[in-house]
Amino acid sequence: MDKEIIYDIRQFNRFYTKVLGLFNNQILDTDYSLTEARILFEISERTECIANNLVQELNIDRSYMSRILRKFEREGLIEKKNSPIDSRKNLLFLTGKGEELLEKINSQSDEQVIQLFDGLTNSEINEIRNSMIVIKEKLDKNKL
Amino acid sequence: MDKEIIYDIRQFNRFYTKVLGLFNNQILDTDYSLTEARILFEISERTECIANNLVQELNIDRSYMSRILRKFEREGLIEKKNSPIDSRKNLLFLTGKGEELLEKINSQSDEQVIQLFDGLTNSEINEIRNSMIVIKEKLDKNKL
DNA sequence: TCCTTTAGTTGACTTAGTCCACATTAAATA
DNA sequence: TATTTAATGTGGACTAAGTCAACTAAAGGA
Repeated sequence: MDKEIIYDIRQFNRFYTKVLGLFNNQILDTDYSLTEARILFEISERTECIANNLVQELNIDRSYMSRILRKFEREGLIEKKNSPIDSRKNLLFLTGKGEELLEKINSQSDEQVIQLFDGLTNSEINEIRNSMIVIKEKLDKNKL
Repeated sequence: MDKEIIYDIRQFNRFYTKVLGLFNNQILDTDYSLTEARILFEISERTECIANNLVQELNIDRSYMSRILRKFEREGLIEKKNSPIDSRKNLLFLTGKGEELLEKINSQSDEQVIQLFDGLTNSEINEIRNSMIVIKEKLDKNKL
């Protein structure tokens, strides 16, 4: 692989670290961290979600995940239902309160994206979008 | 801005969080964190680098930066030279040892990139690279 | 059956990052 | 020029985030 290509890719990685950092630090005015928001999101997207799925997808330590989920449960954001098929597993569900919170987070996240792209023309926005799709598809297919 | 576009962008953000997460967690077999590696990198890239530049570029708390730099100094990775023009500022320089470490980190980082792209054709790699350049240029111009 | 793997929990701990008050020096302005 | 105001960096005390190891309990084989 060519030195220059690697250089450009690493440059992009540094750049995009900053982009994501802005999103993450710009406090979503809730009391939840980005990781926590992401967990709520995944629980809502998945059917039959269990803790171990999240551990793998989000690269989070099992014990840490366990504590976050327990906190969510105490706060009434999720419910754990013991799986009838495999009693080691707990199926995770958002409660009404959890869904409400997620919706709030989602609309704030949408707003962050809008702000980042504010000022660009529609055709520029579309170029970026298409570029993102290319990157994701090719890398996804390859590894992740 | 169209709902679908926002959706795709946020999907990419989640995806790329994972990509970067893989890089960051995959321990560069040194005793330094990604943030620390990034600081060494920036000191090496910049001429007349001062702590406050890094604080702004990397979004790190001033006191935290101060401590990291002090640690680097103790470990002989950097040197601070008081600015003759503005004595509040310390100019930062890598020592030979610091440069050596950075080189090691750089070659390991290059290797990570190679592994991620391993299996893709040259034309696919180039498509990704060009997509990255598009994203960076457009967003850079716009905001960052 | 016994051994291995998977799922999850708990306690103790380390690392990372934040907040605030402070000292110096420089720059701005009355 | 005297007096604010802003920039740069430091240190103490703290909280949040993440890790490690030991454990229980259930499932899935050979």
